[in-house]
Amino acid sequence: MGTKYWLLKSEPGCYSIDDLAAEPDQTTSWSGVRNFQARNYIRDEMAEGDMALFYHSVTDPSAVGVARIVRAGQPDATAFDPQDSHFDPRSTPERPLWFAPDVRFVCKFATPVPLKVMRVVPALSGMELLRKGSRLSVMPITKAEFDTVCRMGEASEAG
DNA sequence: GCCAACGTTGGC
DNA sequence: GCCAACGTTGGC
Repeated sequence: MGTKYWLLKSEPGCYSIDDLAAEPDQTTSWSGVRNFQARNYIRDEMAEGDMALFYHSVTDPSAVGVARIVRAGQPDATAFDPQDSHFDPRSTPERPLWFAPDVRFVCKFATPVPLKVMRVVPALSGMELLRKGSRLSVMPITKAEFDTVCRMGEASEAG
């Protein structure tokens, strides 16, 4: 199967692309996803080598860079930890309910691509992100959409 | 801070 | 299985 493309959403106040870039190996476990549809994408479709747009929600909502999936979904360890805010007693190591891929920093856009700009670009009109009420934190996008946003993110610096 | 949209829970 | 209530998400 070929490379797939994703959009990963995070509140920057919780975990930003700068946080990812600052990790010792610029890699983190994308843990804490607690939505079944997003879980299914992670568990069933996400694969090593896939690429992702890193999206900041809530505060200045924008696509801010690119990350790469460097390990497919593994049981989400935060679900097993009673001290963790994402603890879920329904998930056990024997029967894990939640999964997390490892993602690695690739680049930060020279200029973030705001949601409201994405909304008016015809090539992006099919994105789940733009749907009213869209709340998924992990969603598939097309290579064309991925390439378009990357181009927009880098274009401002060149121009 | 507001509120629409959505997912989840729980009573029946 | 239905559906109202509730909590959360996230744009504005």
